[in-house]
Amino acid sequence: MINIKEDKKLNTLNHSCAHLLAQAVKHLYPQAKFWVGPVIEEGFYYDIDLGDKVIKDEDLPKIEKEMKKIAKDGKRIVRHELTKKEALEKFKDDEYKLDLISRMDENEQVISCYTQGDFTDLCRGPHVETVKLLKHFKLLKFSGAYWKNDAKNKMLQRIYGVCFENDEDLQNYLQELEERKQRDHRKIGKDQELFMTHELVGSGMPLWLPNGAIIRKQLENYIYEKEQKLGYKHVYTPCVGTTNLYKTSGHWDHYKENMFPEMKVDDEEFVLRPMNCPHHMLVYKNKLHSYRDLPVRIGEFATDFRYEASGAVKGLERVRCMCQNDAHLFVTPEQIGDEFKKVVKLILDVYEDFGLKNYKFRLSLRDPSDKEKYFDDDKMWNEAEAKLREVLNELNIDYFEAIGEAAFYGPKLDVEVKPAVGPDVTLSTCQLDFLLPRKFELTYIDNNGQKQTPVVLHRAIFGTFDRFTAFLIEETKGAFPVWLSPIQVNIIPVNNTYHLEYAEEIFKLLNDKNIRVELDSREEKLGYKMRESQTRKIPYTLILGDKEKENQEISYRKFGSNETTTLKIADFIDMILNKITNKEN
RNA sequence: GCCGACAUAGCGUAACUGGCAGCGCAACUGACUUGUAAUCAGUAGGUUGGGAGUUCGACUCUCUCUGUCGGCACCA
Repeated sequence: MINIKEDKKLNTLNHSCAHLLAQAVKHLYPQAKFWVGPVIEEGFYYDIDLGDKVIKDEDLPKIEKEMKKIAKDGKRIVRHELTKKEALEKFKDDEYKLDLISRMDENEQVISCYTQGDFTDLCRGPHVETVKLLKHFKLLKFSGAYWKNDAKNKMLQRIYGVCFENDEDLQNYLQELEERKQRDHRKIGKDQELFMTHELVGSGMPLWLPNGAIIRKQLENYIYEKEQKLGYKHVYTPCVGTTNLYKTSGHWDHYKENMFPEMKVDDEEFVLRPMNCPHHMLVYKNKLHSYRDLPVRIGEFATDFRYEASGAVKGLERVRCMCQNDAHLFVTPEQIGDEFKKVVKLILDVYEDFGLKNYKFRLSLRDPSDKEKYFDDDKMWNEAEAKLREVLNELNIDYFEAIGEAAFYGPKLDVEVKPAVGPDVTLSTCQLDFLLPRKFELTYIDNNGQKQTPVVLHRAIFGTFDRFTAFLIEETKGAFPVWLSPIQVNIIPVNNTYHLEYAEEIFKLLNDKNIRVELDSREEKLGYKMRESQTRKIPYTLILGDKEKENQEISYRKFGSNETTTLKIADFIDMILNKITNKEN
């Protein structure tokens, strides 16, 4: 999908279209005051204060119509430069523009505004020459948006739109938006019976159906095996903890409002756990550790509950009940680098297996001025952050830094993956933590017989199975690689009377090899069953008739292909088992 | 949580300004016995998301709750 913000020509065009939108809105709603109207990847928007008026569905066509009318008049777009004093005077009745102008520095930037007909807006430009060029646009959606992105501020009306040079480009773009909906994991999840929700269970509480459960189980087995080889020990711990557990960890102060409220049982207070660190700290503490034991690696596929804002809940992507592919690595300070490297290598290894190529590493650092979120220990933070940089440099990994994105207990490395469509998603994370081991008074005995405090790495490769599955569904459009596919092989006998017995034989052979196979013995036409097999995106569809039966062969059609291949049954089994092992398509 | 919209059979949808809830797919029954993307005919399936209200009469109007969608804010 084209990035409009990055395309110089389209950027200017869309920016001018935002002004056209503002002008039209001003015509229809004279009370309108304008905040900002930037170009974004998908087009443009304008944030507008309409007083008591809120935009409704029926308003967009009216505004569009007015925009067309203005564009047809074909006024030129004229630039004026002015001093800060002049600007403050010109916009003296507009608190939004005054806010913008007052923060401008004349010495650093030229203050300019653009006029088209009866409308003038403060803007640094550039713009197209005349509104006449703004022909092929569409207003896409609208919503409320907080002024200056702050929920404490007034909510303005935001209108989104997009503009192109010709109608064909616009139609193609709208078509692409339509196709995006087709790969939405919520739609595919419903079509393929991967997961469901029910209002009686609650918002953000997905139920994994048999097909989805198979995919998840494969992911679990896959990562479990990887972690086993790296010396991780998996545990099972409860989904609840006492509030005291989270008071000890410090989470209570930081995230209380994002947790499900406490339950009183007898004289104790419990909460559904929002993360597993405290439980794992206690697992570590269960016995005395020698420096020789470290690193201790405790893993768990752990279900957590977070009270996500109702407006944030989305399919499997943003849920209130999730399962983390979690682990805590307890190391000596000297081991941080090596252990961190192993995690990064594991991430790269897994991404390779899933064919992920478009991702970037983000080093999430604290904001030193935010004393409320981050505990106050400059030395510790500086050391931790320096350590992560060092490791990344040693591994020769490209990364960018993000201030204020660290966890309250330490800096972290996040991996942002660029999906086929839509904004980047954070999948993997590895976090360095000097704080929780102290809070839980964790120790190990060093080679001098002295008690020392270990350092903890928190890490999740898949992040949560929920979000990762949502991501996979959208990447594959529901056509999963064989090893993940809920049904791997679908058998269609040409004729139930003559071929069913042979089909059952083949079914048994495959089933015995743990291949997920179905036999479609319904009294339907071959074409009908083939169509369904294809729409279900089953990787291999076998057709068994006279020819196959005679030669002890199978004929298969691969999903997405029109070709039929005929093979000896043993060769087919070898091939598919190979693909499953090698995670090939 | 905030702004706006939406909720009709398992799924996808229709029903004008308030006046008999319809269609397609799927399901079920029967016929057809079939070689690679939909065989034909029939049957059944609905407190129109829950609750309250207005009205002679509510899928339709009002209020409220729940859920969903598009954004905003949030995301340990």
